[in-house]
Amino acid sequence: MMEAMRLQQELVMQLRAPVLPLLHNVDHRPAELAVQLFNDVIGCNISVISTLNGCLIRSGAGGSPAIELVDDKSLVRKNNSTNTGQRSEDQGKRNSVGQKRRRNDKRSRSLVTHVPHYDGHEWRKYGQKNINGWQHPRSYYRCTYRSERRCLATKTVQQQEQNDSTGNGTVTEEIAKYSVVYYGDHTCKDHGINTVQPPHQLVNMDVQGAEMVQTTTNIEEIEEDFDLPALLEGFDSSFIN
DNA sequence: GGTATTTGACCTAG
DNA sequence: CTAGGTCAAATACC
Ligand SMILES: [Zn+2]
Repeated sequence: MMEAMRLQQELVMQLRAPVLPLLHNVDHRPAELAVQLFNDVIGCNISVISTLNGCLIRSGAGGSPAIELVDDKSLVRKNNSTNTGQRSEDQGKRNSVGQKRRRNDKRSRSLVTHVPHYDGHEWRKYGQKNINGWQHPRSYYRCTYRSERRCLATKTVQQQEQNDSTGNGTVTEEIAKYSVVYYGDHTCKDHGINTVQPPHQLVNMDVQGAEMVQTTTNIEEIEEDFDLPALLEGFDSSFIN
């Protein structure tokens, strides 16, 4: 059930990957609509997964994510199929009683995905650096609501090196995988305390009154409760390699 | 007017 | 010193 949803999600993503660039090279309205529909399908799917996941957690049958939440020490992936040259950096913790060194608290969760942006949160890029032995730069994002909601969540995205199967040096763009590392937790989304609602009407896709919602909502509006990263992590990692 | 990204400067742990 | 993380001015996009 849950796995079926995740599988569906992955399939939609995989379908989207090759189609999206084609759509962008066309200026037809239908193309834009198709892009929007992709987002809507993904968003709807995420919403269902969120709700479902909520019920599971509630019933104590916690859906075991296929990815480990990784602390700063060692980065252990449950299935370490691909040797993704992951790095987890931990910083000096000079945090004793009198010494309140509040430098970055590096608690990280990492994953590898080919859609590093659909994680259910809004991010603002604030930097990019080339990393010593890596061919692709690392991008630094922080939560959009850092200032107004005191949300200190952060993430980095870096494309993984992988050789194209066609022998071409460069990966064919939309197939590329990205290593995403999350730092900190989101304190935005203020309704966070008693989030879990009974499943009634949680998925507010207006199925009943849906006749006229053409451009519809987009993904950020649909998704609300639960950490999308966790959800996507689980389903993504089940597909790695 | 507003907000996002780009990008070299700047900072700091090691 | 260097490497990597962050800032911020310039720029881009509405
Ligand atoms: Zn946040």
